[in-house]
Formats: sequence, structure tokens, C-alpha cells
Amino acid sequence: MKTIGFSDHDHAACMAERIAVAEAFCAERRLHFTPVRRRVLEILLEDHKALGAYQILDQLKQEGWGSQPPIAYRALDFLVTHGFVHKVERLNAYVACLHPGRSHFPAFMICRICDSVAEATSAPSKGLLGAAARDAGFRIEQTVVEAIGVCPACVGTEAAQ
Amino acid sequence: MKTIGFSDHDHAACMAERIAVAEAFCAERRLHFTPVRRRVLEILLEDHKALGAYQILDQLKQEGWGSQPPIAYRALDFLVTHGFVHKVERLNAYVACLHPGRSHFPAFMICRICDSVAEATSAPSKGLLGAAARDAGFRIEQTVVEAIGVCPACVGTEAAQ
DNA sequence: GCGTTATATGCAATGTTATTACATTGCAAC
DNA sequence: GTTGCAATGTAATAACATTGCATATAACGC
Repeated sequence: MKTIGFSDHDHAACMAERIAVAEAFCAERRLHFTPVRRRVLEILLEDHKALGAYQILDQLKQEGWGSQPPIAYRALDFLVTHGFVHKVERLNAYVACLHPGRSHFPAFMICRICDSVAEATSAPSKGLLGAAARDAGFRIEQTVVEAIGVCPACVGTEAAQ
Repeated sequence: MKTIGFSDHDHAACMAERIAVAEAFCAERRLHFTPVRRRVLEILLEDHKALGAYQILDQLKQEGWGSQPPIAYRALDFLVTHGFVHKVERLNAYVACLHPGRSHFPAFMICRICDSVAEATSAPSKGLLGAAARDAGFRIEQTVVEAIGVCPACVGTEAAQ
């Protein structure tokens, strides 16, 4: 059991299922779910932390893949483009998506103490930002919504004060 | 007249006022609104685009200030800490705040075509994210809310499609 | 004023994140 | 079998950010 979204779950099953979903999704649209891409997704699923591109690259390197940044960035691009992975802007890091397949506006809660990241969903059209955008005539295509704070596990610790 | 928040305004007056507000705020709290800090805020107020730290640094350099990155980053830190400037995570860039003085949860609309940035205000407690955080027991301290899309001036251009 | 302390600046070096550019491989269509 | 295309390999570099230490300036207690 590892934590995801600040609560426990059956990790191995969750991981297998996500890979299967990605595989099916790609097969259906004739996208190439190549070994590097699959491996990067697995690495991100392994623990539910956000990983930097260079952490991922290190791991790939150890496993005998190419060692130059584009190896990791290209795989991440693919995974982000098709919604299997999100980038957490605040951390310059990447995290596997909780709801792959359906397009959505992800939102994250980032614990500044333990660095865990939980994904929620937002709905810009419903919020103040959506209203502001409508007023201004701004067309929203994508959103970055990230809360930085203290997760339930870290509230009560020294650093939380 | 330059645009701010996608609408026109009296730029010189706006700029002078913001500097005055910052000055007063700092005087009140015995903070040092030093020449570099003032100058960086001015640079950011001059056009209402988000500027990267190195763009700011270039300008400082030309004006005879030190030329090493910390010159810019330290001034930016100060300005961000005291709420005169926000960082736009998606762009790794900095923008002068529209509502300095009062603490708030800023939100931005970023045009992917012309790179202009408009500031709105969000209120995490009211949105889905606030609800999710309450459910999860997550304590929000800070938020990053950024919409990427097309501003009113760029809708209708080629690239907008 | 005068020394002490805290704060700010100057500068060199380095660390981290991301992209560009170009060469190569593998496979499918014709 | 060669053309076309997507993915990969590799080198170099760009863009963003921090650390550490020396020096200068401001504020504070006396």
C-alpha cells in the first residue's frame, strides 16, 4: 500500500490498470505506446510523487536507455499531450494522472513538507476565474490550478507551524 | 495608454501610484525599498507583460547595476514576498501585482499568442479545490491559478484556431 | 559619535530544467 | 529497394535559479 491523494489504496492493481488503460487508449487511436513511454509512465506510477525530468532520466539511464534529456522530455511530452501525465508547474515536475482517458482540468494539492501531490479536479467554468474570463472575453484552453500547503499527514509536525 | 487586464488605462498614473503604494507600505513596516528593488518594480510596471528574471537582469545590467543573476532574483524575492509582484509559474516569469498591499490569491489569464497576462482574483475557499482540500484535510497556504488561452485581442487571428 | 549587528549588494561559480539541431534507425507503402 | 515517416540517439546550448563568500551600507544600543 502506498498513499495516493492522501489515502491508501491497492497500489499494484492501480498501476497495472493505468498501464492497461494507456495501452488500450493508444491502440484505439493508433498511437505508439513505445517501451520508453511505457517505462516513463511506470516510473511515475511507482510512487505517487511528482518526479523531475532529470530524476526520470537518471532512472532510464540506469536501466540502459539513452542518457540525454530529450529521451525523458519526449516521452513526457507524449504522455502529457495524451493526458496520462500532468506537469506540476510549481515543482517543475511530472505526475501520473488519476483519471486518464477523459480530458479534464486537473488541480493539485502539494504538501510543502513531504512533497506529496494529490490530484483533484477543477472546473474553471464554475469558478471565479471562469467568470472573469467570460467578462474579459478570454477563451480558456487549459488551466493550471495548484494549492500549496500542508497535507493531513504533516499537519501537527514542527514545520507545519 | 497601454493595456492591462485586456483593457486600457492611464498608464503613467497607474505606475506612479503603485510605486507610491509600495513605498508607503515599506516605510510603514521598516522594509527597505532600495533602489534596485524600486527599479525592478518599475521595470515590471512599464509594460504589463510578464518578464523573465533574465530579461529584468539585462535591463539592470544596461543601466549599470550588477550583472549576476542574484541581483535580479533577490529583488524579485523581496517584491514577491511582500506582494508587489507575482510569479507566473507557467511562464517562469514575473508580473507586477494589481492589488498590492492586500494579501490575496491571485489568478492569471495568459494569452498563448501575444503573451499578455491579466490578473484576476481567485478565492480557493469558494471553489472545487477548496472543497476538495476541506474533504482531504489539506491546509491551503498559497495557490497557483493560471488559465492559458486566447485573449480578446487575439481571438480571430490565424494562430487562435 | 562609535562600535556592533543586521541587512543588502557584488560577484564567481555552480546547479537545475528545458530546447535546438542534426544524425540515425526501423518499419511500412509503394 | 528506395521513399517517407515516426521514433530514437547524441551533442551542444539555452533558460532559469541558487549557493557561498566578501564587501558595503543601514539601524541600533550605548
